[in-house]
Amino acid sequence: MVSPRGLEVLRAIVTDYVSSREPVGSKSIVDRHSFGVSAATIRNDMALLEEEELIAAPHTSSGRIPTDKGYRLFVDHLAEVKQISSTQRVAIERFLDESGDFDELLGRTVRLLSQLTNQVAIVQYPSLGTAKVRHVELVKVGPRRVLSVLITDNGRVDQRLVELDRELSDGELAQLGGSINSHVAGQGLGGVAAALGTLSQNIALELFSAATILEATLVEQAQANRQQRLVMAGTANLVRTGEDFVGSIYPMLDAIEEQVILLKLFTEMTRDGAEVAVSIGHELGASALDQTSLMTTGYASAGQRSTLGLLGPTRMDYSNNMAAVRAVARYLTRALDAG
Amino acid sequence: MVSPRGLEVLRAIVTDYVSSREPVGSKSIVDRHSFGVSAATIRNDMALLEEEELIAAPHTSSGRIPTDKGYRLFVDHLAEVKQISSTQRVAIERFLDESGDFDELLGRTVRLLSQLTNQVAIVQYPSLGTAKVRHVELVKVGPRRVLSVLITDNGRVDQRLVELDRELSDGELAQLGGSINSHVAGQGLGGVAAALGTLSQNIALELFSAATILEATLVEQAQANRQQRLVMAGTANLVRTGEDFVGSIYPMLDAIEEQVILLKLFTEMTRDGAEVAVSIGHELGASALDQTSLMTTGYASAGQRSTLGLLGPTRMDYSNNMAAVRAVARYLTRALDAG
DNA sequence: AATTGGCACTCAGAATGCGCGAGTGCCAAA
DNA sequence: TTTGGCACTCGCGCATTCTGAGTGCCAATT
Repeated sequence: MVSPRGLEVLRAIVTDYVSSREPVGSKSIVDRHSFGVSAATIRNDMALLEEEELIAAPHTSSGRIPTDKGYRLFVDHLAEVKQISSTQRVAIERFLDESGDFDELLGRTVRLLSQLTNQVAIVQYPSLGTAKVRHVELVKVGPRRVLSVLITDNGRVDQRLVELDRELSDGELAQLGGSINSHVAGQGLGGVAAALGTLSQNIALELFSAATILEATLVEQAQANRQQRLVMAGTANLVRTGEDFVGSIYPMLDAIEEQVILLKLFTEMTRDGAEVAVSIGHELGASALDQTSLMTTGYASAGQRSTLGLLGPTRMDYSNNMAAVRAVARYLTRALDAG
Repeated sequence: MVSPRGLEVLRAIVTDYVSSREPVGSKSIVDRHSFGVSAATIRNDMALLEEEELIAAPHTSSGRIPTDKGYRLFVDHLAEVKQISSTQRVAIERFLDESGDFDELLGRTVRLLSQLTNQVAIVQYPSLGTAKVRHVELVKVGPRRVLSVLITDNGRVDQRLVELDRELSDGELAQLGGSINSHVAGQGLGGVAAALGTLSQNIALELFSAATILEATLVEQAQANRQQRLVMAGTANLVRTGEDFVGSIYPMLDAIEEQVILLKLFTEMTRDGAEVAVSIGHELGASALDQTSLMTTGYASAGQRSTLGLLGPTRMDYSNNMAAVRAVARYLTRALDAG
């Protein structure tokens, strides 16, 4: 069993390794931390830790580095819960206070988080979820092209280009738009298909085919809530901070660019309450991301819960990053969600 | 003066260097290209080229590499105008044919371009420009919060959160929305401020303060057309392709992430007609991007002209990349612009 | 039983030295 | 103008050595 001092040694190893990027040995521990014991004693403790697979040696007779399991223990029991620094707080407030489009706000947020942490920051768009249709606007953008803009009552907007089979006059389009709105406004997104079912019967014959095409589009838009979207920033930070990943970092970069793995992980990660969830290294279950950790927490936008977080090397500053993630999520929620 | 054969030698140096990443010497030129002359002759030509500062030697007695000036000459006079390959064409068509939200389409486009070229791809959002207001929708997302969604007649959507000074009932909000729409619908974005000027006089007193706040927001939204937005993809490719940049690549990555430099360059670069514009190395005038080239061309979305392009090391495959940029811009225009 | 100093051993990484070969520049001859 | 010849340069890869931080183990001490 690992002694209390053993745990302190683990904490020292994690923090020192995170800041120095170099395997840490018994000597440097007694130097930098005031344990009241000798290096030999620390060595004994380290032998224990190694037996428990909490630390490992990159090569024989060199310092030790934490294993994923070691980081896990650190995060769960040893990391102190930090507050963000005042400079960080100022940065957050200044960033979010600027006015701008909703999309832009999320974009700014993700860049903010990546700058605060020097990691890859990720924000998931709120899903349309259980929202109701608020309004549908049909905008003519070409002879036979119409843009269908769907607005939900929690403020999400989905816009989509539709190609009709023939040109509609402005009057016809307005008429069609009116009919559609009267059918779908107030409907839940799931009910759009059904609500539109009766549309084609109540419509002038010459609008029939156009109505059919638009129907299909709207159903698609209403359904698109499932498919999630991510905004990312600071991919470059992974290159910077991860200067000493073993092996090539390209698989990592590819996996990130792909988004699909991240989406899966994002939705899988338990985010109970306001807590920050952390998955470390192989825990992610994605071989390309073996040497990274993912950290997520929830935020709310007009009642819809969504997720944001960051990705970085397993050797990251968990305490500070968790604080930053939590703070950004809170501020973002405050900016977006009904007080 | 540089002889015709000298120019052919330059072409050979550029293409060989681009593909091999290694300084190219007189010997390897006669090996790989069937000039009917000996290595010594090529050497004489190379001496000329070096005098003209079209090529340079990384260190004494090593092969030569093209200078920025050499690339410039190559791009202007020597690069063959390629067509994209059929596999690329298929990729483009498949990518763009999928349905999806407008934002998503741009996102897919930029990822497509980065995959086709292995460079950093950049797409500029179409500005709201000279559009007219089509519709304004006010969505209540919290007790005192309202989302103001502005739709233009060329299909751009700007959404923005507003904090009111008191809660409005659904009825009041609808009434206010109706008034606003009747005032601004059909107005050019520049005219929104003026059109709203008369609003406050025609409104119930208890809505006055809310109306004032919303007015300010709408004017801001209408004005936001100036401020441009970029979507990027494939930042990681810069790391990959630029494995041998001299010096650190971090300044480059920072400059890209900042966006501000890119925005400036994007708007500055002349994009006459359907041509692809190229700026090489120091021509960009941004020291952080000294070792990169930027390539842009225009595309159209519902009549609005905008720009897309890519950024990569000066040592890039200009012919293929120009072909890809041109092709993607065309397909995107076809997908977005009124036929 | 826990802690400590001593000691032999290991091994990665820096430093050094060496040889190879691609490439140049120049010159005299064709 | 082109060509072959030739001496010279110099970066790169490779092998070698050296050094020092760090380990593991043990016997002595508390």
